[in-house]
Amino acid sequence: MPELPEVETVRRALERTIKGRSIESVAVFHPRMIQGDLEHFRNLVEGRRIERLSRRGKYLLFILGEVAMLSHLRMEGKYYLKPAGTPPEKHEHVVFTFTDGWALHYHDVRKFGTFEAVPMHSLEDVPALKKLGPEPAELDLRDDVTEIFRGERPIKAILLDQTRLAGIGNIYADEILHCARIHPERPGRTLGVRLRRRVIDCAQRILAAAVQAGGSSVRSYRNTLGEDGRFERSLRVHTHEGKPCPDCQSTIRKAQISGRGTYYCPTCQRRKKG
DNA sequence: GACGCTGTTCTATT
DNA sequence: GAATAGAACAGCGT
Repeated sequence: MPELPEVETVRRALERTIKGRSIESVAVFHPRMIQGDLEHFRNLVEGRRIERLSRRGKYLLFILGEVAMLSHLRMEGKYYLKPAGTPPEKHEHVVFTFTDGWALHYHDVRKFGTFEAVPMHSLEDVPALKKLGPEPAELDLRDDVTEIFRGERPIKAILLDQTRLAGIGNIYADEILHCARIHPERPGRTLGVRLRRRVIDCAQRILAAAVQAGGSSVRSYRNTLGEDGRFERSLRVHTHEGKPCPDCQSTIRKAQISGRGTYYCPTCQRRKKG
C-alpha cells in the first residue's frame, strides 16, 4: 500500500480521528518492530497527547509535544481505530490505548513496519529522516535538479532512491516515467534539462492527483481506517501488463529493472530519446 | 508442496 | 563509491 500518497492519506485520516487523544498505554507484541530500547520507547510515548500528525517521505510523524514518534508502514502496515480492550487480531502487533476509551491498532502481516520515538529537539538528527531527499511537492520547476538525476543508474532506480527524492515507490515511479515518456532503464545522467523538469513536473502532478484520490489500493488491501483509495483506477501502466497503452494502444510490458517489477509502454517510452 | 511473486529498506558482498 | 543480492516476513497464485 504505502507510498507518499497512501502515507499522506493515512496521515489525514489519523489527523481527523485521533488528534487530541492521549496515549494511556502502549502494548507491543512484536518488539523487533521498535527501534532502540522498548522500555525507553514506552516511557517516551505513554502519557502524551497527540498534538498533530506530520509526514516526511514515507514516514508518518506523530507529534506528541516534546516527543516525536516515527512510524514506517513498509509494505503493508495499516492502522485501525477500535474500542479500548478489543483483543488484538492475529497481525496486529502494536496497540496504543487512549484515555478516552478508544485504541489504535497497528496491523502488519509481514511485520516489516518500524516505530521509533525521539525527543522533538533531536528529530532533525534522526538518520532515517536526515538521509531523505526533498519532498517532490516542494521542488520548484526552476530549481536545478541535476544532482537528483546524477549517475549511471537507471532512472527507475533513481526515482526509487529515497535519498534523491522522498516518497516515490514502485507504483508511482512507473506512472511518472510513463507520463514523462522516458524508458525506465535510461541512465539518469543522460536526461537533459527539459527531461529532468518533465520528470519533476509529472511527479508533482501524479502524486498530487493520487493524494486527491486517497491513494491507490492495488491488490485487495484496504487503506487505514477502512478507507479505500481510488487512484488505482487512474493508473496507466502499473499492473497493466498485456493491456493497451492509453496513449498509443501498444501493449504494456513488464520487465525486471533494478530488481523491481516495472511496467512501461515500449512505444511511448523508447530507449533513445524522450 | 514448492516456487516465485508482492506497494520497502537495510546490510553485506562484489 | 556504486550496484546488486539477500534478508527481514507472510500470504497468494501458479
